[in-house]
Amino acid sequence: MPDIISTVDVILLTLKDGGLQVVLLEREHEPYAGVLALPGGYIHPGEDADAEAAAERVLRDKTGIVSPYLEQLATFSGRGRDPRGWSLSVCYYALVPHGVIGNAGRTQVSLYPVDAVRGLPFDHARIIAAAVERVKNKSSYSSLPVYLCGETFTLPQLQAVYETLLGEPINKVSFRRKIEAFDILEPVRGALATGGAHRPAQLYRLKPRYHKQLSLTDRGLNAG
Amino acid sequence: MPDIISTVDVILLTLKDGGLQVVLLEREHEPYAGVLALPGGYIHPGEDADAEAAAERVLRDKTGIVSPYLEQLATFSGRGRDPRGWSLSVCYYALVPHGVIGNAGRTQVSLYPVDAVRGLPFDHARIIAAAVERVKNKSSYSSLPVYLCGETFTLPQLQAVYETLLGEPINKVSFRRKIEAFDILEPVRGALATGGAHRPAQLYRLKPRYHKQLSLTDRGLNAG
DNA sequence: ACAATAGTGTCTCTTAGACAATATCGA
DNA sequence: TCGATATTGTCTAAGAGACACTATTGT
Repeated sequence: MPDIISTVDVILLTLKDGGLQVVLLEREHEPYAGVLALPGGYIHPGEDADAEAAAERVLRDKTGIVSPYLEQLATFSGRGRDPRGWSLSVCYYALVPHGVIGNAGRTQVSLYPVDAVRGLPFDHARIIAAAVERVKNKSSYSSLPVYLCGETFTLPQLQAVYETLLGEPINKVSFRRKIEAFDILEPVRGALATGGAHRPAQLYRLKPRYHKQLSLTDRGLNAG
Repeated sequence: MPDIISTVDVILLTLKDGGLQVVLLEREHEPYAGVLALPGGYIHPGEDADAEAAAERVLRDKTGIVSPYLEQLATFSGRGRDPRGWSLSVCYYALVPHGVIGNAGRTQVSLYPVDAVRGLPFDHARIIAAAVERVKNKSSYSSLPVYLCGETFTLPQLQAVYETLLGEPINKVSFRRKIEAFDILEPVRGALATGGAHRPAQLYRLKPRYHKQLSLTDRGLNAG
């Protein structure tokens, strides 16, 4: 049996400048050395308990980030996707607030708008598209987008995040009802006064119990 | 780098005797030779274009079935799941009407209620649970269950399928409105007269265009 | 005619969305 | 006080579910 190249890739997404952006790194090794690509690497059976552990390791080693939300996206495989031969990549996506993304070690960690990535090697463009679709879809009926916000945030900020992801405005009253129904947020004493020449908004944070757990709704946040 | 055992497994589900049942086969080879397990096998890089092709091949060779609906479920991997070593299984689930399941070749194709499977090797119990959860969840907002029906079926039959999967009754009027909104069915001339000492029901079939494409709804078929 | 289930009309109640009133800040 | 945005109250409209009526078959 010819060998199968077994890897993991991580689609690390964040929200910046009004849109989803993805972390790409310059590849250190052939093939495509020096080309921007998703953070990825071989699975190390001796080191990784499973593929998810491999993804966590790759993400940590290459970007310095430990994401609270990391979920398996899908596995991409086949003969044509890697010039070295038949390959298989178990892909995971992660969501982080863009503030946590900095440069780690020797690798240059850079963000690129998901709609503007060009010239990616392998099938990384398709993988990113799948991740974006998953995130947008899941945002329509879950609390997933809270992971794109920082530790604390206001409801108008969170609503803006949802609206960016869904690509359409959401009714303010309905949005607040939905978030209230999720029952995953708790107010932080002390309002947000910063930039505004206006009434400050209440700051919220995730209830501790929900730090890694999504809340779902049957009906959708924006039935449009 | 130690080797990674790369396989595919198929969770072939059908509805029978009022519940979901899964196809299990007696394993031909070690480990666990003779034990009931999911149909699965090694990926053959020389033969399979990708993992999905491998799953189709495994399903066809071991059960004789070519399922119109085959979707990647997830990839299960790790050190402990296979006594031979670090293994990785890309899992696919398929839905078929139970009429198409017969014995193929030398292998005994048998159905087992998903809630009553015991003593499965590897992590197959967990894989089946994940597939069942996916199917039930997807049934709540999509037309997925039509693949559990035969070529033609009546709306009351389809509703019964949904009710079995969701585990709760559905309002008849709402159900018909939802199915109508999907716009994926067309009536077949000629009613279903068979057993009934009552008004026969109209037979429907999937519109050809939707033979492999699901229809989704925002609101859920049963908001319960 | 009767029993049984299919199919349809309609009313009600829930809830999403529109609208608008009030609250609270900086300038 | 004015401008701006946050937060809350309330009305309206769309849609889901309840109910019941009509339709069509076998016995």
